[in-house]
Amino acid sequence: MATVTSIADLGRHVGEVVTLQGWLYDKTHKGKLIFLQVRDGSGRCQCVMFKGDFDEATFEALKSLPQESSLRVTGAVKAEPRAPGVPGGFELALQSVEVVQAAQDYPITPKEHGVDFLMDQRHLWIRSSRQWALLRIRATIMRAIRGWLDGAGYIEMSTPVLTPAAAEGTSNLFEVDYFEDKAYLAQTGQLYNEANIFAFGKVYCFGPTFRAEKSKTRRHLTEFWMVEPEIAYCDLDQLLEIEEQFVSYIVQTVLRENVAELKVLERDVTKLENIMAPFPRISYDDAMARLKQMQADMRAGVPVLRHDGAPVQGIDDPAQLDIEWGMDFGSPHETALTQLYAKPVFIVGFPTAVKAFYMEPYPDRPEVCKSADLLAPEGYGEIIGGSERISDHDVLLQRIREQSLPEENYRWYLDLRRFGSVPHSGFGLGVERTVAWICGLEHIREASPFPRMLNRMYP
RNA sequence: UCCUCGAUAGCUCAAUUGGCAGAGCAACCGGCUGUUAACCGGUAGGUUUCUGGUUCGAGUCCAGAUCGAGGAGCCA
Repeated sequence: MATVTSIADLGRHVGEVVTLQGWLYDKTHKGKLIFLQVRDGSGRCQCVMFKGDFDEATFEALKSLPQESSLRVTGAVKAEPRAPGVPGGFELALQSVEVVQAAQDYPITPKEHGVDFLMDQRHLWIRSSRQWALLRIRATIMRAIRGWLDGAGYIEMSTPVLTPAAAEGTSNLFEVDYFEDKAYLAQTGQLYNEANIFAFGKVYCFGPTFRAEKSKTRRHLTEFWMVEPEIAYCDLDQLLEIEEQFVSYIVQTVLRENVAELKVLERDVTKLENIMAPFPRISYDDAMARLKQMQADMRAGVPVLRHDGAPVQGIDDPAQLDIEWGMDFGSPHETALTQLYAKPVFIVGFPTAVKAFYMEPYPDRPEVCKSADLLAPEGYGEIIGGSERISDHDVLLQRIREQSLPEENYRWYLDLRRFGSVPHSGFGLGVERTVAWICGLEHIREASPFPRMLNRMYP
């Protein structure tokens, strides 16, 4: 009995006879030759059958074995530069084939398919090499997130998914029955993490979050994964240094560990290789000035150029860049701004009025708060939102009252400012948006194995 | 919620001014010892999303519905 091995390990078995256990990804035949593309989850390998090595019936049956049939194949590993595959360069000269199950007609072919069809087949689509590659990169990103934080002394704390009465208005919260009462699916674990830091110093929560936004864009899901670190004795400047180290580590880890996957995706890795701290920082005020200048240039027919000298993409009409001081950025603004930089860029100091109630205002300029978004390059936009939190009890209470929030729900949160309050900061990074950026995806729906969107709950 | 576009074979798409429903891929049959989304020959495959209307005649025009895509709003 030959040794069972994985395709990822084939390079260590050249010259040996091994068995692979997997599925038929694709096949082609040419007279007395059959080429089987076998995938096993770790990679994809070409297996070659010569008619002379098999009895007639077996050979003929394999010629018409349907795509995605499960099979065990045994043969000699050869280094073969002509062989396609992932990682490629090796093939199996087959001696025997055991069909575990002959599949029925498989709906997804190596040819072109539409989005709706593929999303309906998502349970099968994840087997396709492109989806396989990017979901493995997602796993690397999630591992890198935990690895960096754990290594830096952060403690992982689970925060509740079921949360009590509306924290910030119910319009974008999913409501669920909770016995005689109502509960809401969490949009963030941040407020709980602010309690956790007073026990543990540096913490993070990592899990799914839910937003009932009726958003139908390439960057929104109703269920997505977010990691939220929160740090005691940390101001906004220190927070930005943490964020840029964190993001750099994630990108560099993918570049190191997912060479084959990035190749499958045909990702231009030169755009990722320079993602190293520090990242540029511009103020909200400066961003506003840049946007107004871009808009004026477009209207005057002056070419608006990216950081690399190419024309800015994705803005068809200068009116898309309309904005006044005090407004939050829309996606056209982020798309335009990010193309001015080769690295992610921090936008620092948003108007207090458009941000959450808990963000610390600047003492000398209270209309602006100590907040920063991190926008990913190449038009991808916001992947992190973060801020220094209000540490003073009375200032926080005043903000809660200004926004007409239910004070009784925040009693415990206000308590945190009564028993040893300290300056503290935190941020949230969206996993799917990060995956979309690093993998170069056009739409965030592929960045989740089974995405939940406005109009899609199946499969 | 709004704007724009779309729905034809299993899939991706054609179909001229309103005039016989077409192709590629997949499937099936045959050929080929190095294929890379192979190639060559053949077979089969249709309630043109649904409902109604105009017309001698509707895939095509009109109205409504359903579903989908892109964008906007929304997204602390």
